[in-house]
Amino acid sequence: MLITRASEYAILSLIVLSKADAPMDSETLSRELSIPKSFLAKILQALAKKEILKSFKGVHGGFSLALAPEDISMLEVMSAVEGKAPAVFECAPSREDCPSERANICSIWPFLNKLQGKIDLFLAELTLADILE
Amino acid sequence: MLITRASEYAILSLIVLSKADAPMDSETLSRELSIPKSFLAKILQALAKKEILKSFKGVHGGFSLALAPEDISMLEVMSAVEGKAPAVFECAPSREDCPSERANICSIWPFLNKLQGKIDLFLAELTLADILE
DNA sequence: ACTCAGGAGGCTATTATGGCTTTAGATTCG
DNA sequence: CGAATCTAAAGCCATAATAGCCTCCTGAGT
Repeated sequence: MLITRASEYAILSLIVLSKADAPMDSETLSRELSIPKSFLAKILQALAKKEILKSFKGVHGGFSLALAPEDISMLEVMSAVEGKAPAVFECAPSREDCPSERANICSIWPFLNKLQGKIDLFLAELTLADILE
Repeated sequence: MLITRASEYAILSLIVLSKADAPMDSETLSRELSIPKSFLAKILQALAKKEILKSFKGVHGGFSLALAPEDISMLEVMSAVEGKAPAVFECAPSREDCPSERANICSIWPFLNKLQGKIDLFLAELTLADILE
């Protein structure tokens, strides 16, 4: 899978968190957004691990943005949540690495690479700030 | 789901078909691209149904592009293959239609709408020709 | 010490992916 | 013209990945 529901939830959460002035806990976010609590918790943890969110334990704990909205790109968010970049193609990162079993794909690798590049650029330049403005 | 493997296979197929001068059957495409035959067949059928591909039955049958590459946008391809637009969000198309169960999401609907619009525009302007050039 | 909220793991349900078979339309050949 | 063959079309079934649920553990605040 390429772009999953987890990405959707991550972006929704980031929008809400960007408007909060104190950390919000995952249960509150879950209620606000009607997102399954335990699934959301994992997503928030992934974002915290990549330092897109800060996490706080304890009574008034929760999550808050670790970066300014203009420094949070959709590409980073998706990569963090999905554990890898939101690749459109599972082709190798370089033409040389193209696995032999898919040798015929290699011949069209330049086109895939071009498309992937366009998508990556778009997502990298699209920040949380662009959505909020 | 948002963007699936089916989209990947669809785009791969379109690239190959754009270089063919005669219809290619799904089995050949499947072999060329190392894509599961039956799954690919369904994808090609979906593209044919949306008139992105032309299909031909019989001995020298197969699929070929129904449109010029510059008239095939990634948005159309993804919509055709996934049965719906590659929405990042499952939010309602208009703020008024926002289902009550997700009432709290409605308050951030403008932001989602903005993001969705940006993504749609990007995908609508990205054509097969852009990849091939 | 107690409570609250994040971190981490396992388990189930749902959905996407892939396999297989049958039907229908088109072409070729006898 | 009719039979055989080829390939798309369409369905059902199996498997794999994702989405979602639950429990226990850890660290911070009171």
